[in-house]
This record gives sequence, C-alpha cells and structure tokens, in this order.
Amino acid sequence: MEEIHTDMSDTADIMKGTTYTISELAKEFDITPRAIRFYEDQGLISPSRKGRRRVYRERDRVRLKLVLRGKRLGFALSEVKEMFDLYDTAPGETAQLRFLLGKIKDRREMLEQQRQDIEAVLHEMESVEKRAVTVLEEMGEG
DNA sequence: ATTCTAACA
DNA sequence: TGTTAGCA
Repeated sequence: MEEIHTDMSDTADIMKGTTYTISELAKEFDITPRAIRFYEDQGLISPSRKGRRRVYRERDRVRLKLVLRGKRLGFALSEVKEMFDLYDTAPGETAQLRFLLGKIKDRREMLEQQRQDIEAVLHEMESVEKRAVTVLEEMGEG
C-alpha cells in the first residue's frame, strides 16, 4: 500500500527548504508522474516552477498525501479540492471541518446503502442456490 | 536521463 | 489515468 518516509521531521525539511522532483514524489507515493500532473490540472496541487520544471516543496507533498488519503476514503478529486479551497480561503476556520464531516457522513451513508444492496443480492443468491440444489436432488431421486 | 506539453485511448 | 510523440 503506502509507506511513509520518516527520517528527519517534516519541520526540518521545511526549514531546510527541501524540494522534490516529480519522479521523487511519484516514487515515494507509488504513483506515476502523470497522476501527479493530473492532480495539478485538477487544481489540487500547484508546485512552483524552475523554468518549465515543477518544484515540489513540503506543502505540495503534504497536499499530495491528503489527495491520496481522500482517494482511499472514496472521495472524488473535486471534493478534496473543495476542502483545500475552504482551507485556503479560511485557514483555521470551522467551515472546512464541517464540510469534511458532511462528506464523511455522505460517504458513510453511501457505503452502508451499498452494504445493504450487497446483502440483498447475497440472500437472493442463497435462495436461488437452494432452489437449484433442491431441483437437482429431486432429479436424482426420480 | 528526466521532465514537459499535448493529444488520444 | 495510461500511453505516446517530439522537445529541451
């Protein structure tokens, strides 16, 4: 899945002004550079440039990590972006957290509904299966 | 060797 | 998002 590099503290990386190339981040998070550029196109990350080349700093790395976490939780990139925009607009504001809670609620409800749907199908399968077995047994006797 | 943009799948 | 082409 995903492993995290915890050598020096992140704060140390920040004060040192550590930067990363797109390939380094891709390797760290086990994704392709293409995916990282895609997230940028979607407005989720905005690395600075050195000429044409993207220069990723700790802030970008953190955002990328959050994007991937959002994906794991089943959120759309657009939803992760909404959260980022809220944070950028009102840092330290409760709006972002309320938004997140709302998203979690929606996501959870969707998953629970899916769970119910799955259970319904499973039960139906069981019913059909029993019926089929019964028919075979009757044929065996007759 | 690596990254980038753009376009198509 | 993956892939590929043509650059720098």
